Amino acid sequence: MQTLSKNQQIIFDLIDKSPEPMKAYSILHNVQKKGIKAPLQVYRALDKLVEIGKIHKIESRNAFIACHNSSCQVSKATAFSICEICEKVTEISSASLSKYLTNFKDKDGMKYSKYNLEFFGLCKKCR
Amino acid sequence: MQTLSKNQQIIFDLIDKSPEPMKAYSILHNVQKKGIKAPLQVYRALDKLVEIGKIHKIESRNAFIACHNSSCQVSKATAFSICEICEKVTEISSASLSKYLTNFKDKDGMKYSKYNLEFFGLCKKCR
DNA sequence: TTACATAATGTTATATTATAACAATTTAAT
DNA sequence: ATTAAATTGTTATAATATAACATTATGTAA
Repeated sequence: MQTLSKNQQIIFDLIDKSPEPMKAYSILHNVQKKGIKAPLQVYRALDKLVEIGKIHKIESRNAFIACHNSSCQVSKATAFSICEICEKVTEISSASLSKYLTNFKDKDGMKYSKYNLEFFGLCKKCR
Repeated sequence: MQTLSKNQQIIFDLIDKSPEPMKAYSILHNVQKKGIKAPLQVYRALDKLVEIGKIHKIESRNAFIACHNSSCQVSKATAFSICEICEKVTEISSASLSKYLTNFKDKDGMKYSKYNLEFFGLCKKCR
């Protein structure tokens, strides 16, 4: 459990409190009062937080959410469900899914060091 | 099998011939001699081609490849392997994988209408 | 074949997302 | 204390993507 730097902590706290994925420039607007003024300061903190697994990037949305999967110290095996109406995103933690994908080998026998899976559909509320 | 419009055909042909995923502005540069001058013309064609399943977007790379999976008329179930060194991308067509993911239900019993999976690792050459 | 709706095009401007380059400061480990 | 590594601050700019509006082409049904 590594300690975060000032900017990293500010930005992680914001993302962690957010009920939905946050975009970089929305993060920027929200932390300007705390002295973080430039996009690069945000992106650097985001890069680091992703690297150490505290947050994940939702690639199809260019947005970031806090990791709520205690077992994933590093973002090497991620799966999300995304509601196409309300854009709610939930991290999926399914042992059988992660086992299946971690062990998946393609035709050439290639094994992978990392994966990211995004499911799309309608959440309970929106159905 | 629907016929493509002029711009769609030009852009599809380019992507289809490319051995690697192409980015939108690289596509733009390559079709300017054919009269496609503006980013929006490219993005509109890309949107349509994705919609009808002729190409796929590699979300983690903001790039596009032609679909080489004859069974996927529409891009509702996609899986790719991505080499982290040479950036080669291959579409995975595994019946067992697609069956597993298509039938996957999360804890709430939510079933999904679509998914996209990206595996990362090293390809044969780069290993 | 005319009318009508739908899809595609062309164009300019602008919004959004992300990184380059350089200097200074802080932190952590010897 | 010294030094390397990480982090910060700052300005500028690159890369990715969409808004808004006018026009033209295509398909379909009376």
